[in-house]
Amino acid sequence: MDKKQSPYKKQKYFHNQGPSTSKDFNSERSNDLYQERCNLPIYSARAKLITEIRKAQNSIVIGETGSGKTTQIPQYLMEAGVTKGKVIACTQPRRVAATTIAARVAAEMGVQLGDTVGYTVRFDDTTSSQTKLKFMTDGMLLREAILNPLLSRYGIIILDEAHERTVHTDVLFGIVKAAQRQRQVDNKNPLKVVVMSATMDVDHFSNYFSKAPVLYVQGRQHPIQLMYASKAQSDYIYAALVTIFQIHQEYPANEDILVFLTGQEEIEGVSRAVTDVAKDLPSESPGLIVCRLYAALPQAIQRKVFQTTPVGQRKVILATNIAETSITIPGIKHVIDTGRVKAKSYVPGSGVDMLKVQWLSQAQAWQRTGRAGREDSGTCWRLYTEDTFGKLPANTVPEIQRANLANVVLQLLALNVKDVLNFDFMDPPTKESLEKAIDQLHLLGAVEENKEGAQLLKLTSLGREMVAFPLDPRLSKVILAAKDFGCLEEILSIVSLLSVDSVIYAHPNKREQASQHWKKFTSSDGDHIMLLTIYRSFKAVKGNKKWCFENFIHSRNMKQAIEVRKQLRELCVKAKLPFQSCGHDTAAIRKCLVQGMFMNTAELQVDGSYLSLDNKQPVSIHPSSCLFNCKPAYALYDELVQTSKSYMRPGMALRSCARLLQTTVCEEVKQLSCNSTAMTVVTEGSWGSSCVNSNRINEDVLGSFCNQNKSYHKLVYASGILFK
DNA sequence: GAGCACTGC
Repeated sequence: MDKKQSPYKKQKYFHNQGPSTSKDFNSERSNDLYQERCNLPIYSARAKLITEIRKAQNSIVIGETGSGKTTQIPQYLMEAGVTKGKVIACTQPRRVAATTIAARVAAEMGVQLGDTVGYTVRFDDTTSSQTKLKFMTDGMLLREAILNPLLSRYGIIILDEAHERTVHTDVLFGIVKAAQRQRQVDNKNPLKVVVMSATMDVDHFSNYFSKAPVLYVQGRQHPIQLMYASKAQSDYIYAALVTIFQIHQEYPANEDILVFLTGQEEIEGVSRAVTDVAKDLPSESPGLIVCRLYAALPQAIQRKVFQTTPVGQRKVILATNIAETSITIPGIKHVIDTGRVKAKSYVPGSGVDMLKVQWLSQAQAWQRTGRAGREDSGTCWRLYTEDTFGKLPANTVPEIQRANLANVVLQLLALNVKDVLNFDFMDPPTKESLEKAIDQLHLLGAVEENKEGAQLLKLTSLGREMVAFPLDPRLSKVILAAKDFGCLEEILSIVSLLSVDSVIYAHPNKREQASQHWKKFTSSDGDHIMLLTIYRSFKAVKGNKKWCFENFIHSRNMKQAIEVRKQLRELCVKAKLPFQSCGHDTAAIRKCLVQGMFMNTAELQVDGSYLSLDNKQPVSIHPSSCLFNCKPAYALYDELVQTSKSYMRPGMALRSCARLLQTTVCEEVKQLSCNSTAMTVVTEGSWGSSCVNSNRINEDVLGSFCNQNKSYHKLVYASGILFK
């Protein structure tokens, strides 16, 4: 491509970056480590930071990722004895960050990991009674708060990477503030809060934490050249391809390229295109090595991005936003930013999760840009105009404003927050989305009115039992219901598989072949039973990797499910639930699943389509479901995902089964002024299977509704969706 | 009739 035709405008800016922390620090001697610590730019600010944090109850620390703030500030505070022997907690949104930072800090301090310094993440806890500095995932601290809302063992809580605004961090904001206040009231030892962030939107954080002082940490600077498209690109994938080859022809071969794309299919497509075009390049041009990077990809293939490129060749990495924060690739000189991201949004009205390609935020664009200057100067190519960039939202909408909040509300109630609607959120979710969550918990029988005041809530005994499980409340309910159906072993397997990423996996061009293999697992009862069959087969071959490979079963996700199951099983032991197996009696399993998922059901219509039972919206069976070619009269699903249609995934066929209805409930139903055929059936008390068929009522669903709490509210809900 | 960004407990 001729340089004069280059569609880019140039700009230059400086990106704050600290030294690389990707070296193998375990092999370094502590002397060198000490020297390295002293060379960090943050070192000169050490005394000032300690003084300021000591003075203030809350502080905000602003500094780029890699400035050294995450590893150094916790150490400074500990060395200075700011907490007087109390534990310092430092939270991270991701497990890898918590574990690697803890290892780094332990090495710098010359202590054994798990001694003075340790980490706590799910499935892995290295802390001991000696631990004074604890790195942990934000979710773990939240779990701990449920057991002890005052977080009494901690003297300082550092909430790191706060700009990422995970649901956990956002809830913790309010929880630590409340703990701080309560400790003051009780005249207990004070709690200090340090919020660390890379954002420049400091006022928002500072105001929320009662005008907390803001401390800036200087990083090291690597210049990054910023290029904007001079005019809007109609096809960002084509634009990305052109840019890859423009760089390939104009820049030295040792400069690797990182391209941000939106998803698996796109990455596979671009990967093929780059390989094809590269074949037609002149023979003297350097070779191109294409690496793909997305979460579903087996780890062995993911690791290819870390292999050193042979001299005279160039590496092109095609990645999703996994490369924005989760995986740091050394040696990137060029970043190509398509400006797009695939993101989930939740519509509380319909309960549908939407997964769609959308524009990113400015903050996200800067995050991508920064990936070009981690070790040296670099270039970022934005495939959109400067004008477009200016119109993008400054920040990504916090996750708490686009997620289903049922679990958040359950946890808040467990934390003794009675007025959930007026909880002190930094950026409150909509009232509608909170009410939808409360409604769902009501239907599950997890919450009830609190007699202390209007709109105040409290957990029922069932709700309190549900809190113990690290699951969506619907799934916790299913586990607790299993004791009534004698199928806890089977339910644990199914729920574990439902709470990890899909365990069936195939490369897009091997799907035909894969679905042939998957046929042996399918069941006319649907995907939940299919999952159980997969679990049993996996156990029968003892998790053999070759078997997984041959059957297109994702062994990493499968292993994770096994770990989840182990954890859930331990929690069931604590809850004294009876471990029973129902063998091959799928009816017990189906009835049990309905106990928690009854609000996610759809009914077959005369024209062959499906309508959801709760708000009558059109839904379809997902093409990946083993029920795709079946037409069960009723279907139950875990979630609705909107792409070209609202799809139910995964699906389960419901059949009418033994009667669950109780006479007492019938009496209450009788009192409702619902004038319909179905109501007549109920009042006559005739629940034969012929009635069920003729009135198109499914006893699985109805029984569950009526077995819930017998409150009027619920019966109205039930009648609204079931009686026609 | 056709499809799954990324975390976390």
